Amino acid sequence: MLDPVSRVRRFNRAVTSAVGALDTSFLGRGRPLGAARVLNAIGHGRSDVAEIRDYLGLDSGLMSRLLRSLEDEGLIETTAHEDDARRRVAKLTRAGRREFAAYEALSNAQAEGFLDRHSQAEALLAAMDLIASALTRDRISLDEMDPRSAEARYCLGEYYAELGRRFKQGFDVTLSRDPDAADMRRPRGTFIVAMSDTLPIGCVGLKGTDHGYAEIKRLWVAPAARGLGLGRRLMHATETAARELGIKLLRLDTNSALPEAGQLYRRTGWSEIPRFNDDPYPDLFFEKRL
Amino acid sequence: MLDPVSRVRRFNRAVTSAVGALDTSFLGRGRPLGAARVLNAIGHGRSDVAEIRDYLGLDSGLMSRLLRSLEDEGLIETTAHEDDARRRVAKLTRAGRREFAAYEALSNAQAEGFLDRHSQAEALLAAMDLIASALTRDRISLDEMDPRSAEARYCLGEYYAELGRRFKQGFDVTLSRDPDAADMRRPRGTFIVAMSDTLPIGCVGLKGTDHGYAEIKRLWVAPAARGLGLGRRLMHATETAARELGIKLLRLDTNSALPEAGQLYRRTGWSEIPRFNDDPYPDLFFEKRL
DNA sequence: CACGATATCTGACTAAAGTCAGATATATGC
DNA sequence: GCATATATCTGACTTTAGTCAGATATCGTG
Repeated sequence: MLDPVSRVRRFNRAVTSAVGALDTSFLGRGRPLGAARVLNAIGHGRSDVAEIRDYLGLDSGLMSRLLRSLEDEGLIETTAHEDDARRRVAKLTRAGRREFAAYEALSNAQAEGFLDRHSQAEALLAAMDLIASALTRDRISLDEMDPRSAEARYCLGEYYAELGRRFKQGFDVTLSRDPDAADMRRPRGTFIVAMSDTLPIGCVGLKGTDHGYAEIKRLWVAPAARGLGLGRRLMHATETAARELGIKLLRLDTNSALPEAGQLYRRTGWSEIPRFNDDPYPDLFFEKRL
Repeated sequence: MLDPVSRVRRFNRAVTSAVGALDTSFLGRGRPLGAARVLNAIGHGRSDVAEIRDYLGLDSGLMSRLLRSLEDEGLIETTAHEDDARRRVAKLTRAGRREFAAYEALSNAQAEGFLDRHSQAEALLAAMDLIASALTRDRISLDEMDPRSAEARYCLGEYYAELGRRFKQGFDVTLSRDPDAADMRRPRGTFIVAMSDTLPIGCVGLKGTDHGYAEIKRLWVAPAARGLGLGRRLMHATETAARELGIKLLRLDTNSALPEAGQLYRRTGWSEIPRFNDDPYPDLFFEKRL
């Protein structure tokens, strides 16, 4: 009853019935689940028919019929793709937006109901994040983004908060050499966010300089996503981007209060070098030749 | 993207696709899911046809046909219930047990595969326990059990381990007044285990004495099940059992290093009294008149 | 502009799940 | 013993999901 496998299977059972309950509440809107799923995919911004079909794993014949039934209900309109008239693009009509909102309300109510009934919602959410990240590890995408985007700023906020907790003296970003956003955009550098579904769960910045090297900054992995090898993936993607940009030498600084970071750098071909800047926080410095 | 509801919904999506993958692997055995589910319910010890139907939420006509198809495959046998010939009882044949074992192997392999791919399996399991307990809170049953049963001994082991962590001086059960199992069995007392699915997640003992009162001992709630009001439910069930046994006065001892316990007792009608035993661990004593 | 590739649609099908109205056998209370 | 309730079964149905083989329109390339 207590071995790991039984615990996973208990979790599976619990979750299967919860998922089934949500499906049942969706059926309450008088539409088969297949059609509801397509409507929701469109509502969530997937407009390209091929993309929806791929996302939901549907046969093209079935997909076609589901679209037709939503069209007959007056919930969607389809038009030819503007660049390629073979492809179709679906979008919600006014009635479709209303219906989509009703599904959203059902989903939200289910989620809220679940949270409301628990006195330790934060612990529950952390557990959910952890499991969701683990289950979707193969679908984590690394996307280059503007360092000023909402996703990037969220990651940076979490990163600073974590440094504040882990550094004995705390962390005040205004005392650190905060990189200029322009230095972390192409062509000088880049900024990469790891996205799991719609949630940012990690980031890294490549900051161009005028000193013959670029710096890696702001490597962060959300607590819920640790143990998935994401730090390594982010570093690898940054090095690839640096090569594309013609960068030959990378440097970075870190702090010995973050031992897992130092370990990652040592294991992936970085060598320790003397201090190369006067930032007050780091006490360890590395470089890697590409 | 970061509000609690979105996080729950992200979890739902992640889990839905994982559950779907397990269903697909079940289909690999060449039997529709409905029949597979009935076979598995029987394999897991549900023999009464009405009980299976209720558990799986099936229509009686559909249930009957699914049973017939499993019978035609030679996997189950049905007989009349011995007390009521209207009811039927299903059990696995030898071939049925083999087939059930194959499904079990698929489930186990899926669970193992999931755990193997993660470097922090223990954190993942703790998160799964937490969520499973939260999702099944309405299905937590309180069962009177022998204090020597495997379930009870598991709970007690966890309870002692937790005291060891939380008491500054540690906890050695041999130094404490370990109640005799016979005192926690009817008619002198009882022992109640809270079961969530097949996992024991809490316990409490009612220990009969010859001093005109009974004692409540070993109240424990698994970390993953805290915040669900289970402590209160266990206490309530014990008081009910005590009344049935004709007990008029209850006492208990606890330690101020367990503040949530003291709080629970104060909030549920217990009053603090002077020390009434010489156990070295407790420093707080309560009683309640029934 | 011909040709093969691609995206979608249509028709014709099957399998699975679920519904519903009786039929049958047995149990329970008066 | 009889009326009523209960558990299961059977037959006749519908809906949903999914499959597959073309048909049709459009695209990209030489």
